[in-house]
Amino acid sequence: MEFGPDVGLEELCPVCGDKVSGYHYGLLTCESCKGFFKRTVQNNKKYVCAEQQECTVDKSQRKRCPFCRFQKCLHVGMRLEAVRADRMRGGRNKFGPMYKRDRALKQQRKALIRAGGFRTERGPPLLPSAHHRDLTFTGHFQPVPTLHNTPLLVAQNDHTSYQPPSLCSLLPSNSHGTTQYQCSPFSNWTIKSEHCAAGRATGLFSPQGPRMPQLVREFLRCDLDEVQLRKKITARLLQEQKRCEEQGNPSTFNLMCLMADQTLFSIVEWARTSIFFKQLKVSDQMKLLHSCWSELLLADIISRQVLYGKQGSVLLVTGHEMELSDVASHAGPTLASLIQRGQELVEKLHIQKVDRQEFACIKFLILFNPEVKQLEDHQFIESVQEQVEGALLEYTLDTSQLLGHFAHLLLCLSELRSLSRLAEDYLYSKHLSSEVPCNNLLIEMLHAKHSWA
DNA sequence: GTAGCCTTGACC
DNA sequence: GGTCAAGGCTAC
Repeated sequence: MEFGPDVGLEELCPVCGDKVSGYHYGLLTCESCKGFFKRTVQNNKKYVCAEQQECTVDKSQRKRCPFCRFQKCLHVGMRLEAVRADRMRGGRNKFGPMYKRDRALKQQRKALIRAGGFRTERGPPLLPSAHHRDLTFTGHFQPVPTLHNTPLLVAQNDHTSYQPPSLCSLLPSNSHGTTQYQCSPFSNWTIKSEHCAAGRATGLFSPQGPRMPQLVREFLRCDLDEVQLRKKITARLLQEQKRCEEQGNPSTFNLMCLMADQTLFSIVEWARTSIFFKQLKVSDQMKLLHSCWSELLLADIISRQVLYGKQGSVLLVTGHEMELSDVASHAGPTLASLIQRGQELVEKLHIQKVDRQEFACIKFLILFNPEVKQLEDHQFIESVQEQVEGALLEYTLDTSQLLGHFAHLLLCLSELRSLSRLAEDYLYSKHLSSEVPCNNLLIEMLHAKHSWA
């Protein structure tokens, strides 16, 4: 693959939006931000913000507040250590391999965009890639044991009384925003993510196991623990079943809604404690979650089927299996069609041998959607998405050696998004006909989205 | 202080 | 020898 000398130069400076002149201190920036960063670090400048440390930094206003400009430089990932203490001119620094790798990734992304498979809802399918991978992840996760033919609600757990919290109360009010850039782990991760190629030689990759970008490792570390999730949700369902028995048996549909609701709680908890997301302001966290909750929920269900499910059955979050034919026979035409499309997607992902690492990346791609309107920290969210795409691309290239696999994942993500919209519409119609239990997170999310539309 | 252009020098 | 990311210079 050829890498033209101008790869990335058409991009905009992540600090001020001006034209990029090259890689400077860790990433592509414009000439003025390069100079500003150099002067600040070399001369050990200390700035003070006259406002609330939230000043706009763009091409026309970048001179107004050097404090916020410098904070933004650090926030987007400019590296203090790239400024030479000895002021030696010329030569190359340790970031050389990182820049090279970043160029390669950008070039690959451009190739995929040209091929029509990247960030598109309707792009033509790329070449399918059957591949075989044997990845051994040595993390804490244990596969879900099959619980076929066991009673639905069997777990014993503490039965604290249930109060449905709102999304707002689930997110911390002290989550910091743009003022706490310094020492943020973000810049650290920027380097680690981009530094993967060099990292293999410098110890960023674990000596055992597959070559896995550090960012993908972190996504796995943040990921929901399936066993804990199963215990938690089973306990909650048991509690609900007891409550409902006093008022008559709950319908299967109601139990499914409750299951989805509880999974949603866990998804919010996962997001809240995840890398990058916890750095966002609560307002942005809410906007992102309101926008993508159904996609995350569906991704959770689909990934469970692909990773642990059996053909012809549906594996529930509680660990129980339901015969697909049984489910379909009890569903109306809309739900049956949704299940059918869901199964087709599961099949596609199964053929592609999509693994936990890739699902973990997909969830972050879903969460960090820069197309969500009125985001306060749009640039950060966009940069996170780029990093996730880069890490996923790198991982898929390392494990499958096929560019088509990455494109396939993105196509499956498009299908998942489209499916989740249909599922939301279905759920909303059921809600309007009072068939969905009220006063839960599921309904709050449904209302939030429909109030925008 | 800013920012555009110039010089330098390790790496390919 | 070309490239390009460092630091330097200087008009504004």
